[in-house]
Amino acid sequence: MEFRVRYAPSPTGFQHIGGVRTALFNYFAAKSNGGSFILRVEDTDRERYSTAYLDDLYQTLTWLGISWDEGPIKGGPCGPYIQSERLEIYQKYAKQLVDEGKAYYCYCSPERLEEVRKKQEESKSEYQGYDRHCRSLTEEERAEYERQGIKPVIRLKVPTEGKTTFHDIIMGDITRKNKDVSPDPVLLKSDGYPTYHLANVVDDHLMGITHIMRAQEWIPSGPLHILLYQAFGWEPPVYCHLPMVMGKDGKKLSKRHGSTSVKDFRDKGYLPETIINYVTLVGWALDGEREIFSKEDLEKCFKIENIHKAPGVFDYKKLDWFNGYYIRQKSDEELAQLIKPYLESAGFKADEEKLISLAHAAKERMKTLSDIVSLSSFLFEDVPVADKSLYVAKGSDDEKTLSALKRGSEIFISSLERGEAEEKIEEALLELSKELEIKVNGVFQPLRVAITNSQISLPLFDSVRLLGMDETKRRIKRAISFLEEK
RNA sequence: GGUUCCUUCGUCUAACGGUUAGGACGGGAGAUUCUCAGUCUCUAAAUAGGGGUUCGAUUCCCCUAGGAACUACCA
Repeated sequence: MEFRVRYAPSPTGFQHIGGVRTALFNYFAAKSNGGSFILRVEDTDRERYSTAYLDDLYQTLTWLGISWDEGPIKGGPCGPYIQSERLEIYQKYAKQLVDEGKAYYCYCSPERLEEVRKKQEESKSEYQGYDRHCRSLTEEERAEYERQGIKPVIRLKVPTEGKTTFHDIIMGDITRKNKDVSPDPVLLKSDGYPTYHLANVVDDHLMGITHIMRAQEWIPSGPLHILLYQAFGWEPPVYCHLPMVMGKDGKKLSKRHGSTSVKDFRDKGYLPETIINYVTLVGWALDGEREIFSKEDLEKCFKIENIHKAPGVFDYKKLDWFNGYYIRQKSDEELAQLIKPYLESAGFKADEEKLISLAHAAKERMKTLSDIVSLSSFLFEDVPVADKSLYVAKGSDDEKTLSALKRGSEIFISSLERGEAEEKIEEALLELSKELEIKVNGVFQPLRVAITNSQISLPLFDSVRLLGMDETKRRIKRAISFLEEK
């Protein structure tokens, strides 16, 4: 049997970590099983829908390099893959259930439903949900409502007796008493749009989905979906409920935990490799040892059996570590292209050659691509350090610092102009430090602060190379006269 | 409240019922280099609690505790 899975997001928000993780698991399961990955847009919530979110969905998947075998834009044999373009299908199937006595029209107003809900809350009733008022309407009552022009919804007749069980590959059997299943949920809304439950079941069946991999938050509606499959007389697919991604406090990951949309991470300068690798590792492991996986690796070795049961906490620190790792893996040329837009948006301009040597110097110091801005700002803005004590290294003093800067810069600059090797210059500066009876850093620090306007910087030789000799000399001269001031 | 699910270092996780319970991030210590990073070495850190089953339980069963999700004409 062919292995067919789908990712079926609702464009009611930007793609977030949880959603993307579901997409990734589906995609990798499809690839490693030689199956198909289908993308389906569940845009039945017209209130929250926005094309910006739909664009974000396509952009995010494209950025990650996740392509779909069937779906919007690309097409396929089971299209259309956008639910708002399939309305007649759902309406037809909903009517079919009504005709067969498995569903019914409901004319209750939102106000009445609200009232029912309020009463249940007040009476602290065990029973929650719709009171099935319209389930037993007579033909006359129905005709009367129709005459009033009330647009009905269609609700499923959920059995009140018995229980429903479904099997989940990672969770095992999950059983729920029918009386505890959502009481007669809406299948078709009064605006003619289907609800998630109807559209989902109908499409999964029509599109030949064999495995449903979705977040564990859907477990409670599992039995309901089984009941729907039974009502239609269809064979349900295999279920696989994925553990959820949580924030530090153990609650469902949300904005208050920090960035959660992939767009945010992309903007900050996280690489797609990072997102793919780390996100897959929340709730999945190959053998517990290996942790570095490329997309291509996962397309081969991802196994559904290795998915964990328990929810996992999203660790921003570990994400940073992965990002730093993948940045270090880039060639200088690749990294130069990646940092370019960040410099540009900071108003920093650099030619290709400079970008490459900047990438080289900064590579090991970056956690995100946006770090390049603070790392390189000394090249583009000149804000001298105005606190003399910051020029003084540990174990040195004002006087020694000044002479270290004067004599050190002389050695430094003349050697550089003679084109001497870095090691030789370092040696010469080491000599000077011995003579002044301070540590090497007592010589390097004043130079560093003078040249890079900061105590923390890229390596000095790299900094000078990037800055240029003229500017370097100017800044040193300025620092010397600043330190000479009383 | 009701229903369902979950439980190994702080976090992500590994361990056909038999291991000194392993790895990674983060933490701590040290080495290296001009600072910061990076790299290398070392280190602390866990089977939620209680009962069973078994020669032997992280692993199987039960109870307790804790946590989570769901409970819409949202998905």
